[in-house]
Amino acid sequence: MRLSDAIEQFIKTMMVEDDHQIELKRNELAEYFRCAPSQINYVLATRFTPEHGYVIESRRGGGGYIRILRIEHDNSRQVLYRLLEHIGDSIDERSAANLIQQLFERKIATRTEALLMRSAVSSQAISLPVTAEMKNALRAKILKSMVLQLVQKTTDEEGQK
Amino acid sequence: MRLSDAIEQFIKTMMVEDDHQIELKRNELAEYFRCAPSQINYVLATRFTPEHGYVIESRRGGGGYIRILRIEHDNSRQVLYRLLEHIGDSIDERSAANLIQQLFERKIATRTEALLMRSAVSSQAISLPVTAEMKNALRAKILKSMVLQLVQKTTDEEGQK
DNA sequence: CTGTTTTTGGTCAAAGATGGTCAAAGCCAT
DNA sequence: ATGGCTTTGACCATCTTTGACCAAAAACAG
Repeated sequence: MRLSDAIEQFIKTMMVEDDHQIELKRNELAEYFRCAPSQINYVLATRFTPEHGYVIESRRGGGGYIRILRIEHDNSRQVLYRLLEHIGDSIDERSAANLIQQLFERKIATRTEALLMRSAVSSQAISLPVTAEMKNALRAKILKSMVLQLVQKTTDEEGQK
Repeated sequence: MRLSDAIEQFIKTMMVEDDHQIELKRNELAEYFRCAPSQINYVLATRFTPEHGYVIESRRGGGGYIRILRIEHDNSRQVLYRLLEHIGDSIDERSAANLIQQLFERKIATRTEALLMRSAVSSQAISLPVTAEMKNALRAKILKSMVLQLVQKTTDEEGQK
């Protein structure tokens, strides 16, 4: 079996036991599998992405860690995922505003949340000396990042029930 | 647990008990935690800054002390304007996160609003092939744009009264 | 009072502890 | 052979802890 797959399985097993959330030490894990520490990053980057339903947090320095959180997909989040796909790698301000409006109308975001998102991706906020296309690409990243946050929130709320 | 975190918790617990204001002896505290006295300064510098909503006063010599105060504000607008100034034309991710945390703690932003803001200015959202300084400048613009949105909201709410 | 000593706290740079990036090399199925 | 995953390692970035040296305020001696 591939090392990456073994590490992936190992982490997933731990996740199930630890309530869909674990914290690990990169070096320890690498030691355990006798591989380069960066191998851990590779596994995380290829198998624990937001698209796979995971969010990673980490911290360097003494007492550092890598925390992996699971976000569940289910039908109630289909709208968000559809919108995420719609955003793609680039989106103009107008389209972004429309999309955010949708979130508000569907009661996925409150009025204030929608306004915050709109101001974050407004052309005023993203004023850079680059091509319009690069701005759209940046806008897409920011918007997706926020939409993913809403996905996560939805997941957390489900978990509380 | 990290020493810094332990000290941070210790201080915060004392603060709550002592009405958001405490006075301590640097050497005694260092002795208690068996660390270098300068470790105390490190904790103060990284977790009790104005950005975190604290002010430090101290005095050397016999009977010296370090006093930690939690900043109180009359109203939300005051906090928002102070933070706007603090953002300036450039801000790194960590500082931005601290600042947003304050908005949440002071009940100016809800939990979700804070998370949205944080994701909007995360380094992941702002990944561009430019210098770190340019990213910080962009982050400042986006963050100010959102904070201004909150100012607007706050103003509207007051108008309703 | 005044100068000196003692008691505190402050600064800063170095060392230590982690995690991140990226490109090159390796491996494998087509 | 070729193109795409994997794996590794050198080098980088960030956070923590410590210690030597500095500065200020109080205490004390004359």
